[in-house]
Amino acid sequence: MPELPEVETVMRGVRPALDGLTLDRVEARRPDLRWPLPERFAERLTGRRVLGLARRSKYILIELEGGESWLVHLGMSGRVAVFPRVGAPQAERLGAFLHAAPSAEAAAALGPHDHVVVDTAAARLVYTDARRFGAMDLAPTDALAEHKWLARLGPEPLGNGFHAEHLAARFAGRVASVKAQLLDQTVIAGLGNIYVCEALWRAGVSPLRAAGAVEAEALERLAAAVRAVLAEAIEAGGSSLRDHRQVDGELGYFQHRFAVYGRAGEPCARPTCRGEVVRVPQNGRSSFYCEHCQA
DNA sequence: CTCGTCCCCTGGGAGC
DNA sequence: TGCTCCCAGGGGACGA
Repeated sequence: MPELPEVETVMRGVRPALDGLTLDRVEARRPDLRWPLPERFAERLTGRRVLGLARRSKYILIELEGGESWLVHLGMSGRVAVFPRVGAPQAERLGAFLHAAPSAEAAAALGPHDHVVVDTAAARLVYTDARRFGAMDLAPTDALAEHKWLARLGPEPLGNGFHAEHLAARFAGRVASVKAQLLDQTVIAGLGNIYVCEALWRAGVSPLRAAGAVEAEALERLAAAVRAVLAEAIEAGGSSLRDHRQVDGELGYFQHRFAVYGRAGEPCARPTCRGEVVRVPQNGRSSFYCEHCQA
């Protein structure tokens, strides 16, 4: 499911339920997700106060009092639901979505894929992940940048370290496709199949092009397109296909604005283009693009 | 190194 | 209705 905009949406959504609050109760309902949870996972979280939340690439980083941080990756199907504790002292901070959320009592009915449950004074948080490609870890906050999940990540696409010159430097001499390079998290952090397809369409660049052969002008368009599509998707609360929900259960709506992703056989969205969106397998996943206006 | 392939897991939709 | 097959937003382990 989740690429950068969906993870950002989830991080922003859980922030009022966690930030500054103590993790009163933590339950891991199985010992592993994609990998084993860290040693004494629930005990190390329980009783800790949350000092802040951030996102790096597709990881949510939750800084805890006591020197450790909690890393969360949603994999393909991971979700977090926030159920406000109606009437609890801290619940009013969640007021913005109280109206849409089921009660904390309803949240007590856990399903087979609800793997981690956290209670604070404001809410109950439930991590659900049917495919269990998600992952969690605990690591010293002062060494987070060296964590194996984070150490080799490329720049944040919405930060100052990402620009056309960065793409040019990383693409130089690469024979792999521009699609594969954009999916490489060491080149640029946080993109997945959807937003790569959308950005390439906006830039008018074929996903099949060798990365090293994309001219500088096209890289300028591509860098701008990556930033724009991510910013718009965050604004829309992400894209809801199967699994993604905002933490209050509401759907993101950026999927309605896809130009190519999942639209094989439909006419190209560019008004002056007579082309048709095609789907081609590439590196084991589907690429969607318009052969007419993406060269 | 770099690149491509396969795999982890479960569920949903299409087609028969 | 029910079966089978294919596909899915990620990313790590391999081998060429």
